[in-house]
Amino acid sequence: MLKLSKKAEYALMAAKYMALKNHSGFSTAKEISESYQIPYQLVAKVLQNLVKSDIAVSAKGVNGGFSLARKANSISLIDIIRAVETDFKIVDCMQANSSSADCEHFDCCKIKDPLAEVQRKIDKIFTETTIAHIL
Amino acid sequence: MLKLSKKAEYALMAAKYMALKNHSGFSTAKEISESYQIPYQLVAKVLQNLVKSDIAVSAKGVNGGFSLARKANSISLIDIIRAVETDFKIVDCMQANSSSADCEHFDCCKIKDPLAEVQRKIDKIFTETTIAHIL
DNA sequence: TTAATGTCAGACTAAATCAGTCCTTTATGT
DNA sequence: ACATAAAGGACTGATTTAGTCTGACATTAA
Repeated sequence: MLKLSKKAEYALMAAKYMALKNHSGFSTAKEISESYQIPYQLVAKVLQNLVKSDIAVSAKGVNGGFSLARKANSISLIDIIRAVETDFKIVDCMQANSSSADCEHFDCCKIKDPLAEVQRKIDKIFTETTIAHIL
Repeated sequence: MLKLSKKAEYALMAAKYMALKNHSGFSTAKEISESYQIPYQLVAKVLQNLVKSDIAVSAKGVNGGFSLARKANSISLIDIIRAVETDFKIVDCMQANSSSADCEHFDCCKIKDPLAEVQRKIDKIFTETTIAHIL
């Protein structure tokens, strides 16, 4: 279906929220969850993913929260999506951890190479679009 | 995960198969299934979808089978994908049958418009790539 | 006219994935 | 000490996907 997961969607929204209040300290997961009507636990998890990927930084305790680690225009959509989704490939045999030999259709289908080109173009779109574009 | 379904993958493979033997009559579902090691019933269903969308034509009975309805270079990947998948949108609120009002985040998220631009670019890629490109 | 071939189509099942919740732990400022 | 907030693992229910089963119906060759 070629659809982004809710996690990716929420991650983009959270990133947008943080970008908008970038200079006024931390945003808490609760704050984002309430502002955008996203389930708290889910946005919290997504924010943790962003931290792990060095897209956001976090601070625990009172007055803690999350904040973007970089400027909005240096964070691409693909950074965000890769932080929360396990893979980002239109067909399985293009996964990083699968060699050509893994694909049971390898000899016959030969659909891989042309689709790799399509994949490359899609990646390009998500790489060139940054958080700044969605503000 | 932004992945194409198996149905879409099989549809592309089937279309490729038919394109390759375009001038030598019909290809049966069985023939394609065996050549490409795809479950027979599944490829049969996919071929039916292609017929419904006027991408392929079928003939019943002995010596029957399937054949592309048009030239390979006039069939785009998006034609094929739309024939077998129910939707082709990266986020739900961009579905054809959902108005802005349907999206519960409408007032706050405002992520829709920039993503619509991304969607448009993706559609363009799949529209411009034809079966002829994957031969 | 009948047997073989092949499409058409819907109902169904099993497995995988996704969205969301719950609960406990760890860290921090007051 | 206590309130606050992130970190993170385990779990559940719903949805989607892949694939199967079954039974029609249509066409053609013999």
